[in-house]
Amino acid sequence: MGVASRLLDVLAAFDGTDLTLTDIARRARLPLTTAHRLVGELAAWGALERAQDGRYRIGLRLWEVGALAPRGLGLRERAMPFLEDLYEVTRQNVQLAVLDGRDAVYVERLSGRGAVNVITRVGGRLPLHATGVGLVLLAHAPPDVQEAVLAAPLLRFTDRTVCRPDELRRMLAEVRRTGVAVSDGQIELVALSVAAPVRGPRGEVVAALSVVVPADGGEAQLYVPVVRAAARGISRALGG
Amino acid sequence: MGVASRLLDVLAAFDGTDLTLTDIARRARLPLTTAHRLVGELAAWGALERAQDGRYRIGLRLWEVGALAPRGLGLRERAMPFLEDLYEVTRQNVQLAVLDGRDAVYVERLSGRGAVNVITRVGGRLPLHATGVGLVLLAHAPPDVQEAVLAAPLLRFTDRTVCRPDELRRMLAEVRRTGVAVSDGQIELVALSVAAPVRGPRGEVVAALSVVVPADGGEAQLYVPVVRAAARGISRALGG
DNA sequence: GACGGGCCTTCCGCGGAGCGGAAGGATGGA
DNA sequence: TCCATCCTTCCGCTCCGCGGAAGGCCCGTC
Repeated sequence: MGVASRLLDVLAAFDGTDLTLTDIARRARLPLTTAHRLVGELAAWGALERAQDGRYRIGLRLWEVGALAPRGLGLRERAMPFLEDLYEVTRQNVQLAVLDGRDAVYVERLSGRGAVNVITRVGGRLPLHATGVGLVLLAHAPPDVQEAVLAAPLLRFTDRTVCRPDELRRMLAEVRRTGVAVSDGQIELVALSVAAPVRGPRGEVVAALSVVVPADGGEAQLYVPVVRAAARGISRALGG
Repeated sequence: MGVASRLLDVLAAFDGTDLTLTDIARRARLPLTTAHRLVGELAAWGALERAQDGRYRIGLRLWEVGALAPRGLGLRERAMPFLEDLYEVTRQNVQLAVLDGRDAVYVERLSGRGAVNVITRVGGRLPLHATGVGLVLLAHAPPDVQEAVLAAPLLRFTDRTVCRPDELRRMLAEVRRTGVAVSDGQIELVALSVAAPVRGPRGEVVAALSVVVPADGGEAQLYVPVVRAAARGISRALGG
């Protein structure tokens, strides 16, 4: 209800592909005429752009505004040097994520040519209980978020995904104790991730950092020190 | 005029710092009450977030939507591997920018620890006539954009900034002829940038890539091949 | 080349949603 | 305690956004 929500629904209708006006109207559940007017205003401002074929896409102006989000590019900017270091050392996927609602949102990802293929995308979301970064974020999340996640059904990705609440609770305690999370084959059997918390000035966990490597050897422990070091580096850069 | 523009004005009021409601109302030239309602709706949706002290900042949801912009993260995603290569070889600032209106908008920037400090920021804008990427973009821009830029007064950054239209015209011709632009001390005296065009599937110039290095030696030519190679690599990745 | 089906765009009158002035908390500094 | 600043709630008037209807435009089909 309200103007804003209608407008934002229009924006939320996009998924990365170009959309026709009718697509937008359908997805946003708006009458065609209404969609037409809203889209027209958004395009006039630059929040949407038109492709040569007349379809609409998210515009650069909106990207610019989004780039001002402290938890988006702001965080990324400060973390980047450490992510690059970590990437150069490991030559594997390096990921940075933050908590939003009951999801982990991926803020940055560096992936080498030879690295494991992962399903994440910058700007994408994954549930908290199965990924390395998710476990870290969940382990340090406010109690109500933890309870909400534990109470809801836990989506299974592979047969190694931890879906039992009591088992997950134990894992979270372990993550808090050791300061590191290891998610072994819980999203894809071939991948394993090692994650550590990034803390803000007041010691709160503001993000999580991980490396995703092939799940063949038992070498996960090898990555623990370097991931932890990078995470601490970022925390320091944030003023922690 | 219209709902959308009011809402977008609220978003455009932000500049990276947290704002109080009154700040927003003042910047967007809206009555406090109106701003209050709009901001409330935006915050409820997640486009804005509140800091602990009650101030507002751009929210993660908006960043997520912005991340869907093809000319923003879409382009960045494909270009990233080449930017990293270029960065590793040069250890200097590597920048990727696109044309919007009469500005160059910086889509990505990798900066080494020891590299020259540059004033650009991801998501930021600079005029076209003085930077390396700007010259490349301007040289291949539609005629009306070129004329508009050449007709308007050209902002002077240093005493090496090219501000005379005829001189600028000559430079643009040179950029088109050689396929490379060199901006020497035109933004800051201590910095020099070498830029090359990135082309889309149809051969149109969709972005520009540059390396910013210290302006001490006459070694600009040294960087030309590697910048050009990286730009061609990205063009190929885009389907050109 | 006439026809039909998607799309997009313009027009316009009705109704309710948004507008913003006024007043009342909340907070913090002098 | 008083004042200043900022935030929030309330409410009635008006104006602006709403969306149905109708008409172009384009394309593939018969």
